[in-house]
Amino acid sequence: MEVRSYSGSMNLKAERGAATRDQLLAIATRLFAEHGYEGTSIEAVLQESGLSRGALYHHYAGKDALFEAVLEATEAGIGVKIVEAVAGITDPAESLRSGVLAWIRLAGDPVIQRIVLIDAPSVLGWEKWRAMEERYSFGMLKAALRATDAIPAGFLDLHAHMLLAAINESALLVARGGDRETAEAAVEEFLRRVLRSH
Amino acid sequence: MEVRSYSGSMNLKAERGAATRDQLLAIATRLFAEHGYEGTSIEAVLQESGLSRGALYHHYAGKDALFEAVLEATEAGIGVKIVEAVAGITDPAESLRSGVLAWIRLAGDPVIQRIVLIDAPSVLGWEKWRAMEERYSFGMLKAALRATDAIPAGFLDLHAHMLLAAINESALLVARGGDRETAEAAVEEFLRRVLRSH
DNA sequence: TCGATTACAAACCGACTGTCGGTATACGAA
DNA sequence: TTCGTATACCGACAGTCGGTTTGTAATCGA
Repeated sequence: MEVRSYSGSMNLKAERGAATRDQLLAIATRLFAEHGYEGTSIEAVLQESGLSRGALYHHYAGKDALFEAVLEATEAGIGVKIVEAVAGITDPAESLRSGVLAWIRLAGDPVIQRIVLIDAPSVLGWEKWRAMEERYSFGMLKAALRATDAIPAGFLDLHAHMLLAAINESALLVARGGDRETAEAAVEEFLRRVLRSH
Repeated sequence: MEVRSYSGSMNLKAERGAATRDQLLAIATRLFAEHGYEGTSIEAVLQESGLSRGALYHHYAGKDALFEAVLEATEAGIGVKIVEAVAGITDPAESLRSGVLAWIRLAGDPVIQRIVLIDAPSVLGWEKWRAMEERYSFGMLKAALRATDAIPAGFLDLHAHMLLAAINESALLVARGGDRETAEAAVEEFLRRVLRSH
């Protein structure tokens, strides 16, 4: 999980608060990933953290807000890693390909599978879920797709959505014991077909 | 919801039981669709049905089993309607196109959106969810896709998965206020790109 | 006719989420 | 330095929920 360095720039109180939030976030991330949203009790998070209910509810409005914070942090982490993966690649199609493959590999992480791909839509509700995807994976994919110039402007948004859904599905399949090499080859082929301009 | 005709072929006890199950199923379907799985309490289902907890737990092992039954019935209904939509179409590509468009229109139903597309994966767990999709939408799509002969055998399974995910995403977008005509055109274009062979 | 099975009822239990009054301590202005 | 305030945290408590168990009436099959 995230490591912040507050010391110096912040005062003691804010520092302690932020540290507590980070601790709760780290524990909640692990538990949500292991047992899902429903299967994780606030009780369990409290027990592992050694904090009181009051402390948790002081920092997060409720179980769903805690999940949302976990999701946000996870998505942000993914974004950073994908940006790293495509850094320095200038060709748009190649950049898209690399980013997609990087994402599939990242999705091997059970934390990402469970939290981002499975629980998020039902816990956040579709609207919030859409908004968050817009800020992260979807936004990136759409930009990359636009750069390739392979999709007519009128279809760009919808094609980006469909492509992301397709890729996420592949990521899940790989994550659940599917053969990674075959899946990656299939995704590349799929991408090629969608991008090919006639 | 389903209308069965037990009378005559069944005895009184079985008939009453089946009627009770149907009633619970109908109420649960509506509540799950309106408030989601988490937002629907067994209490609420009991209150609307006028039955006791004992009755419900006699027929369904638990809340998740109730949801699974609701999902099963919903999927079966969808299957029937899609088969109807493609009945009589001989050209594989055209059959696929019609089935896909039919599915997108069906997904305008909030019941299908919430239960099938949003809650199902997290409630059933990924494995069970996969197995059920195999029996319904995914199975149909895969067969239709194979018939078009546009996808190499080695990629058929994965491409069917990706395509279904893409279509489901479109269905959700349409359902949540997206423009239906644009979306349908985009899906057709997407399909064309994926199916195009060379 | 009569034991077995089925359908349903209702009290009950443990677990869980969220609230609330309260305490301690760092902060910032006077 | 002092002191009111905001922040961090505590722990008891209420209400809800999912699920269990015990009991009862009615039907079924032999």
